[in-house]
Amino acid sequence: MPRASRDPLTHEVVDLIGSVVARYHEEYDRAAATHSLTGAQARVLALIALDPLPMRQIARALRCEPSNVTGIVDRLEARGLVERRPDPSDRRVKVAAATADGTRTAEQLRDSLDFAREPLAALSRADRTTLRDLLQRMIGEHSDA
Amino acid sequence: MPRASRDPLTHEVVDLIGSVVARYHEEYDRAAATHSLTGAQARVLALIALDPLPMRQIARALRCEPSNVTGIVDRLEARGLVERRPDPSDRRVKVAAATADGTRTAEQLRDSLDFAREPLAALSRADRTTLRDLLQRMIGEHSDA
DNA sequence: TATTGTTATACTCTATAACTATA
DNA sequence: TATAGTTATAGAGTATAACAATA
Repeated sequence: MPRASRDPLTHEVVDLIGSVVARYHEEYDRAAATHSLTGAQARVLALIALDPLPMRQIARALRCEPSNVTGIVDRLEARGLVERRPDPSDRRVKVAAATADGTRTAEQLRDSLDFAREPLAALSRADRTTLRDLLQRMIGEHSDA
Repeated sequence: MPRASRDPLTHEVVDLIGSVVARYHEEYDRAAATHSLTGAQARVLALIALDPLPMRQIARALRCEPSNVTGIVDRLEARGLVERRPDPSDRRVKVAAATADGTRTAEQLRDSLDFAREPLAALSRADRTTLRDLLQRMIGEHSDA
């Protein structure tokens, strides 16, 4: 049976997705650097700015070991963007939450993500709808993250 | 003027692209790990397996500092996947080339990239053509990389 | 002088394993 | 015992600056 990756059309699409991935990261890291944040720090800040999360769950969302989150949150906390709060219902748990300053930074971060604007601006509303539907079907029901 | 990122449809598409990026990396890193390679090592190996490249140009392709490439190629060379060759026309230049073993590993790596098959298999040929065209227009003429 | 590649240094991210305090 | 978070450790990627060899 022929491999999809051997199909020229699929190969083109995979290459394009590779370009999208590269572009996504460039823009994300550049936006993060604007605030003197690393990519990982920006991701954690953006995540808990939505709502506070226990360290463990941050690790799950980032798909990394919990021990790594300690350092990332340490550095965010040292800059006053994040704070650790005790969980009254389980004193083992520490909930990481964005401070007012962190929330503001997260908002600026999101706004400065040109990726949302510039590349997609080349597409009409109908095109974006088509793209959304195709990507949805491609990604499938990953209700995971 | 309204920001595209505030548009719900664009927001959806950006979120989906985020999922694609995450998925792409998961699969890429997993495929690399199968051969005990890191993501960066796999990228360099895949790059120079196409054709040998001076250290400087590898750095340009990876958009990182040339000093980093030294270490990555060191580790690939230590495993016999890559070798440094002198450039007769300019004795400052060292050209990194995949060995026979490295070329084979690069091929296996490409074949084991399920990303090409599984998610795109959900799309018909017509869908993939549409997706290709949309992504092409979105990425634009980045003849750079 | 400018360029190529390397070295030295420091920081961050990453996984693993051992530790603590709770449960 | 099991779990949440941390610490300790080691390896890898990254940028910066200084260096040797060559242009």
